[in-house]
Amino acid sequence: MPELPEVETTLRGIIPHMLHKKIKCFIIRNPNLRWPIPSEINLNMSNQIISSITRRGKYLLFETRNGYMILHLGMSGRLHIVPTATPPKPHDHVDIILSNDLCCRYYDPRRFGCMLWTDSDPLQHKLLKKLGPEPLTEEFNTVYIYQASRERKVGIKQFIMNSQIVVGVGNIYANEALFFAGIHPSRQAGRISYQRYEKLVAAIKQVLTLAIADGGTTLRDFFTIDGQPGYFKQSLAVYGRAEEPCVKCKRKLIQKNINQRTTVFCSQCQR
DNA sequence: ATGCGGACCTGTTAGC
DNA sequence: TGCTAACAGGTCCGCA
Repeated sequence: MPELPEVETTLRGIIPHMLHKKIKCFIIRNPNLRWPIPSEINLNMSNQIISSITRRGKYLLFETRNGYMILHLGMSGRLHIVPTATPPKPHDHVDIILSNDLCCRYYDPRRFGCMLWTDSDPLQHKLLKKLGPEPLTEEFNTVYIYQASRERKVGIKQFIMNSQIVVGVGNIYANEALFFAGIHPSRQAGRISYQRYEKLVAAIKQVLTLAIADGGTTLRDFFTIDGQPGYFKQSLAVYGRAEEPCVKCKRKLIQKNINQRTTVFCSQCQR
């Protein structure tokens, strides 16, 4: 499942096929995603041109004259562009049929994703309204996160994975960024100095930028829009490397479940 | 307001 | 080899 780089890679992959194209209709084989897919999507977006496709955090926003579809890939969601006649496979829950004989096919075995409809500004939608800044903008900077972290007792890993603080930092890249910043994942967010947040902000931006450039991480089942795997996995320093030597100090990396998420770190390099 | 744990699902992998 | 349990990239929600 996609973290921000995978969602960004998906966005870039679908734009050439979908932007300014007309939607014929939706074929919904299974509406039971995280929330039921509302019938308004089909009613309002069929026969409409997609006038923009953008990303906010891990949400993809499809604009038509009548309103917006809000799409989240959850843990296991993927979009593929295929010829309309392609027979669906299991877990191919939705087809967005385009007028160019292609369709955008939504596949999601775990069905943690969602597909929603709004007729007004999607950024004001309940799910998007409280999102923090985009990590790759100037808005996400040391002053901001340092101030936001004061008095906060949660561990830093949970803190940077909180989308109200900053969007797009999922489990893999949280592990990676903390390693490069030399910060222990359990350290209380409110007890980290400004100087160390400088390093962390730079690490988050760098890790995400490199991952996007490499087309996202391939773990079990992420593929880019054309079915090609991403190439970032080979660059991971800690995630998936438990018991292997730290790339800096050669000590064995430690894996621990923190806040119900797999956490890998170096007890020597991260304090 | 903050923090925590449970919930939503199925496929893959690890362990016996 | 086969069965079962643990685990997986997310994040919302209700409760303390």
